[in-house]
Amino acid sequence: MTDPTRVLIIDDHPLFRRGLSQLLELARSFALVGEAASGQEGIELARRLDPDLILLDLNMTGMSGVETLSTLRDLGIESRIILVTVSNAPEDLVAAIRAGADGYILKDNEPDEMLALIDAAMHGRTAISPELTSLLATALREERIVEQRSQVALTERETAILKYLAAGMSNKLIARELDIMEGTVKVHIRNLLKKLKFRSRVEAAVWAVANGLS
Amino acid sequence: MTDPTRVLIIDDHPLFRRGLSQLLELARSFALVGEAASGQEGIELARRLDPDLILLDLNMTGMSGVETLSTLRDLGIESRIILVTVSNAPEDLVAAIRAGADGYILKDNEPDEMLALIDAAMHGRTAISPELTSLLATALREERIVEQRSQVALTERETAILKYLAAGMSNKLIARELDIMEGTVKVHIRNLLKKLKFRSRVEAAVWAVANGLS
DNA sequence: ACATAACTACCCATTAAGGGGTAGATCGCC
DNA sequence: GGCGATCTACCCCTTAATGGGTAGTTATGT
Repeated sequence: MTDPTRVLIIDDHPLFRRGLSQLLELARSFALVGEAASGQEGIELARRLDPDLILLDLNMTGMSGVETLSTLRDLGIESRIILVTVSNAPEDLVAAIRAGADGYILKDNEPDEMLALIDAAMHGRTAISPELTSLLATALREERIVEQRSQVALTERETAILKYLAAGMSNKLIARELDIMEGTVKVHIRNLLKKLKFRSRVEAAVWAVANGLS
Repeated sequence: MTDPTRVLIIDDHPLFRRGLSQLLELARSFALVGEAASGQEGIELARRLDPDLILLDLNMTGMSGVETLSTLRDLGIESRIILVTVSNAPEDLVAAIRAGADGYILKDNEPDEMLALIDAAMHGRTAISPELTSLLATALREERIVEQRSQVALTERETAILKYLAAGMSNKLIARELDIMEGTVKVHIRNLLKKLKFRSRVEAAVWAVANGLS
């Protein structure tokens, strides 16, 4: 048998730490090496212990779970990190995944299921409670709605000007480039902002760059 | 008991159509109203029959599954559409979800599981084979913009403000976000523009986005 | 104790950008 | 011919952004 997985638990609820550690004991292949009651303390311990797995509570007073996670990753901690939470809010999940979580488990999952998910995370997969899968899909789909901006019919001139905008050029420069009056450029900018529902050239430029219209 | 779910199957493999239809027969709550062996034929039938559910093969010769799906959605077909496939390639999955799929099921799933997923899709959830969940997470994570500290020495505040700039925000909004005066934001902007040798916030924002500074 | 850097806040000024309008020229289409 | 879309150009005005200055506070290191 291989060495047990060295686990650190970060949660400000003593009772839940207790529950988790008992669950891990049951599974026998885990060794609890540390417990922390706050993000700061958890970060300290993580640096000192370099555990294989960190179980991290999302909803903590003071430093939140996602903040703690970000800090851990910034510090170069490469442990598998699983967020344990009662929240099924999409934004929490997406934020956690983006911040580098390896898993996202609901506290009310069955113990069996939790162990299975933890196991999945330890084997390199991203472990997410099945109830949350559709949330991920929704998050992806919402980005698709943003893409509908690219479906809006810009005229040839507007598209050209958006490209110059995405290069960071001022109205004056664009006018010189296209050999038209600056006022005319303003008209086109005004129209394209309205069509794409942007409130400023900066928003439009940022969007264009991020969507490869450079 | 409610009316059976009216199903259309689009797949160019006769054998698999057969298998699917038998599976649905078993479940009793489905009525197969049409079968198509190609994307074109499927679109025809979908328009005529307006089924409740469309099971669509991803890997078809000629018109692909995703193409067919896009066309169906463009035509205003509002049936639940589940892609059935052998592919576990992330890009296929992401493309399908983006194109408006309500589900994505692997052909080698157990019949029980397939029925459960189809049922989930019919109840408004996005049904995705559990094996694919981590792919979705990965897709999301790759879009996570990693902060790349540039070699130029920006202060902490300037870096923070550059991020907001890269989000297209105005001085006023940034000030509100950071809870400082708009004039102070202007100072920081002025300083960072000078340090990075930009002539406008748009140039800075465009550069920041292109260089992955969220 | 002193110097420095960073953050804050305000003063001044000019230019850039955004939002509304009218209007002429050109082109394709019913 | 008339209609609508597009591109052009100008009018108006308000707001946003930029570039310069001084200056107080805090923290950090010499």
